[in-house]
Amino acid sequence: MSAPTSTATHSDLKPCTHDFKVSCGNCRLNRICLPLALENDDIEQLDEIIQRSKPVQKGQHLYREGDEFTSVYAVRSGAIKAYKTTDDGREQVTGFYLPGEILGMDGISKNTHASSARTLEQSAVCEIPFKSLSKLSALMPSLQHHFFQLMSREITEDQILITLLSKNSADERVAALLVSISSRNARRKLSATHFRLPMSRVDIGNYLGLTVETVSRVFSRMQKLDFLRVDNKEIEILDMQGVKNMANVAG
Amino acid sequence: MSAPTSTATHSDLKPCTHDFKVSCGNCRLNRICLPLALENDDIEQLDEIIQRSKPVQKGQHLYREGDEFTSVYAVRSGAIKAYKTTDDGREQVTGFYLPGEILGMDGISKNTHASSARTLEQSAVCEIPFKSLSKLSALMPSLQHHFFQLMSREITEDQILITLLSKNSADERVAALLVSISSRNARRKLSATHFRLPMSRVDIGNYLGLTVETVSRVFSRMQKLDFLRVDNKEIEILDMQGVKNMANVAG
DNA sequence: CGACCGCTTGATCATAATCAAATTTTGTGG
DNA sequence: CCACAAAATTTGATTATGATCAAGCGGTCG
Repeated sequence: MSAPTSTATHSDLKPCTHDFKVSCGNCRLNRICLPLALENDDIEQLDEIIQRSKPVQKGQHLYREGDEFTSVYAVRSGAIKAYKTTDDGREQVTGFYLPGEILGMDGISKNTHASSARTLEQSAVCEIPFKSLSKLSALMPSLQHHFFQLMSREITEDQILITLLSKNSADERVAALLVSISSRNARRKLSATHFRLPMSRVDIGNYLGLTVETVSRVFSRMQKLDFLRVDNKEIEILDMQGVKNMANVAG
Repeated sequence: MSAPTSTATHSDLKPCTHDFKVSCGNCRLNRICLPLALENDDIEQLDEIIQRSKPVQKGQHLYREGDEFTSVYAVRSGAIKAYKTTDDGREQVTGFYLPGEILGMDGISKNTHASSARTLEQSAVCEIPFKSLSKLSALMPSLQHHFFQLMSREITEDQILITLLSKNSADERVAALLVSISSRNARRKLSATHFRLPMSRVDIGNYLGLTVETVSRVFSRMQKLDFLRVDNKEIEILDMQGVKNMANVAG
């Protein structure tokens, strides 16, 4: 065991900070993260270019819109929100990133980060210098392919969000987010039905194109329907099928 | 001159069909398309893997959601819309692709196309087999980098659409689309102020998360303000600054 | 302890959806 | 080329969803 798993469904515990420099080969996320497609020898090469950070405090930026792009980041623990600032100073949350997920790829296009990223709670991240990753990719076809796939997945996920924003009601949007977080937790072998939301209601609304008030009302409605038990950020899904029906989208 | 340019601002002419097998080296789009970053020798290698199609009739599919992913496509002439079909059978337009632009990259993630693509008018496309492109990328760092950049640009453009859908009014969304098309025309050395929209009002609404009626009303409003002259699909921008102010977004 | 922050709930309002119908454009066959 | 049918677009009237405005609650931190 190299990472915190005890009472994982109640994640109000402080993230475990020991052993944060675990290598990719020993990281419990290596079946869902960047090393996914790699053999042992290749993982070691990847290991060498990756920089592991100390735990990052809540509210810290990994990068800001406009910063020079040098690296992409893998989330090891905690949670990160990515957001853009609109011309009139408002914020648009473009994604939430959970352990095993990669962010920062939007910076490749202009060699400048197109969005900002900040931690929603204490987090650990792996920094992957993009130049090294590119070079390694040219030598390791499976790494190149996997990185193409990661970028492509980012595109398809953005398209799902586009569709959600364009076609779905407030109820459907919030339900879809809950289903998404639930299944991403399941992928990490955590509870699909009982978890703590790392983001605020404001961030949820911002991500889903809704106001805080509307998000709050949807949570209330879902509780009245006995789909959920909500205790602030702690969520228990009582009727998964109900929530999925409400979401009315695949996933 | 290898491609049709005469009276380019009045694109109600039939697309020119001669010389449709022009090589990348001679293609007038090669400064904005995939060969962008390549030297002459390298362009020749790229040329060899690219399959050029005969003109494709209006309404034909390049690929459908769920089809096996084998290639990405570069638009040579005409216009393509990409769209997803939602679970309840409705359509979400995820992008419009004009000459020099690349589509299909969302298929890499699952080796299956995540969206469908059909021509909005008679079009010519270059098909680029992805396996060949990957292999070539491993040998040509600048091609690999440029392809990473293209995928990254797709991500940033999706994020711009997400923000538009989430934060902006109907007026702002339509204005932003006009500004986008205008600047993409300018990039191809066509008129920024006088052009023909290749897509229907339904498609516009679908893309922007609005109904046809709303799109139509916005066009009427913009005409009343003397920002535009609209004659069906023919658009003349009379007050570019006015339209940009209305769009209220960068671009 | 009090100020502040995040969340919830209620009342009212505005924007764009929906419903309905007229009008223009496009496509087809004679 | 015209006539007609079908499709696309526009305009108007009404409605619904979620935004905005307003207030209150509970927890936290200085």
